[in-house]
Amino acid sequence: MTVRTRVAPSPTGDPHVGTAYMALFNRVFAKSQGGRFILRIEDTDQARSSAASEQAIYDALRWAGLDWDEGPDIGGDFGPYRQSERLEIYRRHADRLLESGAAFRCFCTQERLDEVRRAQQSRRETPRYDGHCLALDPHEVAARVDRGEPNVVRLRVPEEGDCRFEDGLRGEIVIPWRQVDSQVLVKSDGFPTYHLAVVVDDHLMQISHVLRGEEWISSFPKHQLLYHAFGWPMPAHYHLPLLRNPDTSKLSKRKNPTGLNYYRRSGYLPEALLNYLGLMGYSMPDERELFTVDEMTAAFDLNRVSTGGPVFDLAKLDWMNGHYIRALTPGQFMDRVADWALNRDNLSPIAPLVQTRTERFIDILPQVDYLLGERAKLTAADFEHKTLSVEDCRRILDHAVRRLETLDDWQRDALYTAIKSLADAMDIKMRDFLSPLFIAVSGRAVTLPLFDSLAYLGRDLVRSRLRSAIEALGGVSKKEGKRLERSYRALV
RNA sequence: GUCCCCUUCGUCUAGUGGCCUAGGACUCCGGGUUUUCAUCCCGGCAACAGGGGUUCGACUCCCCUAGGGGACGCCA
Repeated sequence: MTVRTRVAPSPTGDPHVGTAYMALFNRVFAKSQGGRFILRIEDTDQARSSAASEQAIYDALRWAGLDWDEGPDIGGDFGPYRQSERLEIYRRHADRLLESGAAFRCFCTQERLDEVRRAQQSRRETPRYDGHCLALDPHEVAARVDRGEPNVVRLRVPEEGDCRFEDGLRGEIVIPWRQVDSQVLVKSDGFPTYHLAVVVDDHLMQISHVLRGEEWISSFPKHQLLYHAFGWPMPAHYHLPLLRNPDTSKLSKRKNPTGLNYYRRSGYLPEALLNYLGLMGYSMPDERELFTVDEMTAAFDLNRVSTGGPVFDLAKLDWMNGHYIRALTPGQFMDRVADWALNRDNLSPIAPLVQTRTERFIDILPQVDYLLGERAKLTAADFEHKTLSVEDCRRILDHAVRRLETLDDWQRDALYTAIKSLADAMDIKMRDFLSPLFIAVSGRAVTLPLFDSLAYLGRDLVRSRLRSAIEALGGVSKKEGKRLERSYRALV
């Protein structure tokens, strides 16, 4: 049997370090077995998926060196590899489930479902579909479908007993069927949900081993039900531990840089990042800590993957990155620095901004230090302003973070429009509103134009600087965070 | 709240019943080399969550408790 593994990111937002983590282990395992590693794009969420984000995934994974044998952009024998291009396949399979009775149509409105959920929660029950449409008369169902009444397809779940399954790392896992919800398999827009798509695709793409995050353990029973309903053999499943924040919660961008682009733009070498990721929940048989992906592949042993959630520790990553940088020859070092940022392509957006402000070339570097390097560390004193209080600054920065988080188009003009409308909504003069942003981003009040700087730095670096600025201003308590969230929502 | 997963130094980890006086790495602290700094070298601090079993013998096996995490969406 050929080993085939996959990584299946959804193209929503920025490429995540967790995606690289899963890609690394899937790729290393497949290659260690002489198998193939597949990239599949899970873009079944029409509202959140974007072509730009999909492209960003390709770029980020290629930067990391985690290339794939089959994928949407390079093709392969089991395509298409983009789920939005497989709708007909899912529809056909959903019909099979409907015919066999493994699934049923549900006409419940969002309002009714919300109400049911609320009632269940107030009774302190686990929110769960209440079976309202489970036993509809087939003729009625057909008639309502013919009338074009919106509906979804749901999975029929056993009322009693336990679901048992084998996890390659954790042994047998037993989950009571009562815990499992009648999952929606096909949404009212005709798109499948993850659960249907993942099973159908993993089967049709002949995936032999599924290495994925442990967040999927609790939905495994649904997948098992689907494999059984289709009469398909199940791939071996391995639930890898989740990367953690220093406070041990699941790695999140609010608490840690999680964007691959943050690491790329900050000047981490991909081989260092990958080496570090290879140490998360894994150790080499001979305990060596410095190794390449090829070396990891040559010695890989799935049984050495551990199950405790590892904290992503920037201090050790930094040390390791430094180690890899020092190991370069001076020539390689210069090439890598040029690849990173000191090249025409990367410098060209900055050049026109600096040129008009330059009398002698010696004036250039101090102006661009914060664009090409880390900006100076801030204290509350840096934000002092004639009319804005510390609280005002925190509120501005907080709201700016929230606003920029949801901004799709990370271009100068779009950034301006977003920030301007926010300042107007908060009834603060643009000139004042921008002051803490200038400090947060560049470390000083007099500097190159803000929106060009934001555009140049990119989402990940900007988020990280804004957040650290808020920390410098005393940070935001849980309570204040909630207040700020309400205040923000009242504005937009 | 319900269900599931997890639990060795602050962090990443080694350890598969005796090799453990629990090893390595990062961080931190001390010292050395270096015109400074960094590198490099040497040294140090620091852990088996708790309680019961099983066993001649438990970090290792079992149970309970505690703690942490995840899931509970027409998101993935």
